[in-house]
Amino acid sequence: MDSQQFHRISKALAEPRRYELLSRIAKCRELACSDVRSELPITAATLSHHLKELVNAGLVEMRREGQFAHMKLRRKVWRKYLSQLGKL
Amino acid sequence: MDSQQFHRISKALAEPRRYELLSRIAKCRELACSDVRSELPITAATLSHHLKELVNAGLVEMRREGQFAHMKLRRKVWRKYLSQLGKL
DNA sequence: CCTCTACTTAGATGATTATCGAAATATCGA
DNA sequence: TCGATATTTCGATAATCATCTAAGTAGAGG
Repeated sequence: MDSQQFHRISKALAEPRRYELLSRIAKCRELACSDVRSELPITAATLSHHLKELVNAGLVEMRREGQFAHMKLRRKVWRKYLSQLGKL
Repeated sequence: MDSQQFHRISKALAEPRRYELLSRIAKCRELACSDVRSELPITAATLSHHLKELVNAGLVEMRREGQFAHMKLRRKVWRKYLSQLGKL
């Protein structure tokens, strides 16, 4: 993992709402945006913004199915991040 | 570790310079501010600011010895943070 | 005391960013 | 095609924050 991705991930985790989002994604195999919106008080625009950050960081991948966007944690990347942090 | 401390630590890590600082602290048993300043292009004020964040997060402890401030990683806290992250 | 060095605090500034409402885009079902 | 639902993009706003300079505090050594 290069240092740019490492820092992007760190930034992505630093926002509590974004971390909460990631945490929900991690708990399922896949999660749809609309499900998140029905469970959290967040506008679609804000959710979309945070999601983009997670995807840009390489932590999450998206799959479009019809109207829906399904989000999924990239566990391999997550493990790499943890292992990098562990080297501190 | 409560969620407030968890988020403070995440925020502290999200700044590349602060992470670099933490990384240098981690590599020694103890590190003095003045040593950091002689190795990095950073003003005393900025260093002091970042250091405060690390201390507030509970990641670093300081010991004053005469004019010098020595910084030290709190490894127990660090391990707890890693273990919390690992639960994602 | 005085001054030098180490660090902190205050205040200002500029950059980043979280958030929203509104408009745009896309897909689905009638 | 029309309308409803899902998500994204745009533009604006407000909050956060990294950074600096300058001024403040404190210890060490003359």
